[in-house]
Amino acid sequence: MEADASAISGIVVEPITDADIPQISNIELMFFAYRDFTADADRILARLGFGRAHHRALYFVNRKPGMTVADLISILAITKQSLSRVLRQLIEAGHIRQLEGQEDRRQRRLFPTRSGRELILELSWPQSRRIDAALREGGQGDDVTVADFMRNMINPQERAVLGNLSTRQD
Amino acid sequence: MEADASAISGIVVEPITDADIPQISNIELMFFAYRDFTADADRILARLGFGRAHHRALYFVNRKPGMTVADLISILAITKQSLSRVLRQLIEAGHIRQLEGQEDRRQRRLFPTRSGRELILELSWPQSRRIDAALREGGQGDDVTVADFMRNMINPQERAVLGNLSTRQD
DNA sequence: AATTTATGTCAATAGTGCTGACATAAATCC
DNA sequence: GGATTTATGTCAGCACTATTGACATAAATT
Repeated sequence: MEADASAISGIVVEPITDADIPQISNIELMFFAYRDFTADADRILARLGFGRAHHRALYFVNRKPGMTVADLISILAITKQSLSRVLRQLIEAGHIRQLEGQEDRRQRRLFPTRSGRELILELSWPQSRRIDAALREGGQGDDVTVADFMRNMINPQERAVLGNLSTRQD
Repeated sequence: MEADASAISGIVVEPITDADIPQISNIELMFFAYRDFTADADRILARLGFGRAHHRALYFVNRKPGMTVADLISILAITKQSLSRVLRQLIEAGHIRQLEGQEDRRQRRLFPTRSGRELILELSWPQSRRIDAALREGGQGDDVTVADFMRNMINPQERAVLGNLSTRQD
């Protein structure tokens, strides 16, 4: 069966549902959960004139102090040209320092400074709190399923739109 | 206590750990899980000359056929100027059609075409399969915890780097 | 001495987002 | 019926993040 509008004007009026794509609601939850997860840090970054790329670079340097530029490029899966600007700005801002490798003097070992450490903690705390809360909030029963977790990661006021999806509007 | 290098050159050599940020490993898992989750669709999109913005717009139009431009702007949380380029390209490619609203003729009701439906299914299947597999793969015990799930979402060959993080390299 | 490796830089391009300004048509308000 | 608001669209300029390709330097390796 096909709706009239579809036959007439070549459009599809039926929403996709989990009958089409079994994990459709989890796909959606991933999208919203990640968006709100990153939004916490984005606000702080915007204030400082940094972006997500700075966050990621600073994060991994704090996570593995002394890593080389090549290590960082490999983990972030970006090109050295993409990294260079971001890294330069972090170095200029005094959040990261490069030290010549002791064994291999071609290498630039990357270390966070005190302010770089402080900044990554400031960026990570809201994210940690959001995850922690999402793991505790719980869902239907006692234990938190993956779907519950992702739903809990989403800002409460935004959770409403989830229910409105997958309905025809015509 | 502080390492010598730190005292000398103003750097921090200790990695951040979950002693600093309790949910640090889950923050990391979120980053990698989402990156691999989106990579599935990104490859298909690149082939067609589209980006993630096209994917998201097409997705929600398929999820709620007949939604207005204002609805879409609201869900995506972007400006109409940002949406316009993406929407125009999807319309030109024949994946979305706009129909004048029946009650309110200022509105442009957005519907997927057959090809728009097919494309979103093609984009969603790999993501659905990845989530489905991650939910089934399991972790330590029988049931899949949130951390297990996110770890399972990551491409197997990339899971190795997770263990190497949070160690000094100096 | 020749080659490879680690890093850096310059230039051009693409995708996605933003703000501000302005335009049009249709709905709504008074 | 005239004024205002709403839904949409478009133009221009800018920012951030990413890409590819080309070239350069210094240090390690063969």
